[in-house]
Amino acid sequence: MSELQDAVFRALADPTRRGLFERLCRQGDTTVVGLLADAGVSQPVVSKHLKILKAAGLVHDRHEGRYTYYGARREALATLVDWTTEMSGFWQDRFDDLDDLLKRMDQ
Amino acid sequence: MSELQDAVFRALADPTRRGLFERLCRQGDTTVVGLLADAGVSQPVVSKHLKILKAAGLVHDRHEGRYTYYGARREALATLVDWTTEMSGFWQDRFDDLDDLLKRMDQ
DNA sequence: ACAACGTATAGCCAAATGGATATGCGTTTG
DNA sequence: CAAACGCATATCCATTTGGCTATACGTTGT
Repeated sequence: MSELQDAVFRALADPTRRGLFERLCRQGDTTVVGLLADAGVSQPVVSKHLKILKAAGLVHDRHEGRYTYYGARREALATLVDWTTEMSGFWQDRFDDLDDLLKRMDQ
Repeated sequence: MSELQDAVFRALADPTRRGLFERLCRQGDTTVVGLLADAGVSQPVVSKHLKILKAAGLVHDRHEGRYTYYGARREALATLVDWTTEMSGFWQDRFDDLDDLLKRMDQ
């Protein structure tokens, strides 16, 4: 019952938060206003969710003047990967092709 | 915003539920009373959690006389795997993160 | 300097959540 | 067949959660 693990699972349980994280994964660093567009909730709510995601280590923020850029910390997904791996040996198979692709790109 | 995906994430967000699922993964099919031991909550609560896990497709149940055996449906974890893959899959600009993930999965 | 902007925090509230106990209902056992 | 057992459902309660509006605070532009 790792503290971090719990924070990650809990953070990703909310659809709004998952949506924010997904957008940060797709489009890279974005300001709060940038995220606000398709979030479907008010600005303070977006900020609150980002705070929770940050506490779980899923995003990082960087201040530039009056802007705050948020970005996804994909490494944090390792928590999910580790847990899923532990629950089943199912993970590796699914990623074999991805692994191959990476090796090819490495050359 | 898949309905199933949401159910899975939501179901795994609770530590008690994750604990139940973990035990079912480790020790195979178990009765409610069997799970009750280390659950730390009352029997009705265990039943309620199992119901939620079942609705998310994470467990199945089988009736034998007055016993109900619950078991983990590991295939349901594919939802997690797929989502994580998709999120790590936007690697064009963040190659290192994905590489990190793959290395972790290799262990 | 002041207005507008970007973001975070503070309250507030309704709804959802996770827990408990009481109970119903089928199944086994004595 | 009555008591005990295994499990599910019903009800209730406290806490958490996710949303809102109002507001504070720093930054930028005029």
